[in-house]
Amino acid sequence: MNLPPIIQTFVLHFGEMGSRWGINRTVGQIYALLYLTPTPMNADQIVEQLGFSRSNVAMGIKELQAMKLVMLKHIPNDRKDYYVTHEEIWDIVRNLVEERRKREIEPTLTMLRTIIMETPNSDQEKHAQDKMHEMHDLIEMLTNWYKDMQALETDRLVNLLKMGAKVYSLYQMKDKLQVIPGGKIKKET
Amino acid sequence: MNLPPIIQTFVLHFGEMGSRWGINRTVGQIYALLYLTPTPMNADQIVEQLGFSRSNVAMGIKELQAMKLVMLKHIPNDRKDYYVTHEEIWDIVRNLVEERRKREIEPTLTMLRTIIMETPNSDQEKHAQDKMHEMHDLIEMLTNWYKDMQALETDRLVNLLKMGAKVYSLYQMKDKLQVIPGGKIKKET
DNA sequence: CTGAATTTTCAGTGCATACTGAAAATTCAG
DNA sequence: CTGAATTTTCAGTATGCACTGAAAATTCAG
Repeated sequence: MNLPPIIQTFVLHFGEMGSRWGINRTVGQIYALLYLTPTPMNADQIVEQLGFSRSNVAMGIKELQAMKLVMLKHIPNDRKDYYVTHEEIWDIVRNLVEERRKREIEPTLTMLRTIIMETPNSDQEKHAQDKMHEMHDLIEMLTNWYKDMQALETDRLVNLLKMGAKVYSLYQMKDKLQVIPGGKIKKET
Repeated sequence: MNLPPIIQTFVLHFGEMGSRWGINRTVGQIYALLYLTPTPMNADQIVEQLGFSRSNVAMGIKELQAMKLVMLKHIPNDRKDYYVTHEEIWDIVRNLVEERRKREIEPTLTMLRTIIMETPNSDQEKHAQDKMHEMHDLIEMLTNWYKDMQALETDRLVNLLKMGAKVYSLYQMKDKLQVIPGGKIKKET
């Protein structure tokens, strides 16, 4: 590996983190490197920087493309394939969540729904079904919430997030509020 | 494995899901089984139901205890160790998020902060630092938001989540609202 | 204390998956 | 079309991690 220490630390860290997330070390490192590099990179450049075999890099890129984390970008008069990550970090977050939803959440919900349908043959099964029902509803609620949030533009989303729980005090008052032109909010006396 | 099909499907599914989350299959299955079972279970019962070796189960339980997902529970006049999961599903979610925060988010933030401090030696390093800064701020914002949410009681949290993006319309109007006794919200005309 | 019951540890084995190099397939300039 | 450049595939190997059985450690009733 032949990188400035600052970049190397980051790349290695995300390699490790990757493995905790079911993404392999190679893939994590490739992504981290592409994320930090301002210009598109080709596979040979990645090989040179990270020291994996050419084929390993090819597989890693393929996986990242499947996850839509890395996009192919051609450079005029160059036959090589170059790759880039999303520019905007929120796009990365949205994409990561969406991929996990498709690959993990949806199959889980389907499984839960199927099981909940069946008729229990014992108290044990009845209890298990109840637990699964509870889990199903929770997951569904969270994904619906996320869908809602995803629809907001980034800066609006950021505003909401920054407000945090303060938004709850507004929510609590929602039935006791009236719109007044140009006015500021006031507590009920 | 010797389980009612309903339960078996769930247990196997969470075994698979576990492996995607850096939790091994055994651990995932043990947890799923404990989650569905209304009464505390001891290691031998788990061995009998899942068919792993006794020692494998012991290690799995140890890991789950370290993650605070499973708690030891003694039964009067029985020397065996019995185990249970949290009753309330929200406690599980809170716990899962908290563990991930400690093990993954915090170390990442620390790493990012350390690197951001250093003086860049090239444009390449400067650009990398800027990207890391952006990532740092995003992660910090999200964890702060989560801390805020965590502080709410469960039913309030649920209310907020169910409202989803609708809460944003309130937020937008916050400077144009006035509290009126017993009134309903109205749009400015 | 003693020893039976129970849990924990650990070295060794097996299995799954990462990784490689070489070969095949694809792409495209000329 | 041709063949050089480039990417992709794949069978074989290496590596790490899950899993086991046996042995050690711990716990506690009597």
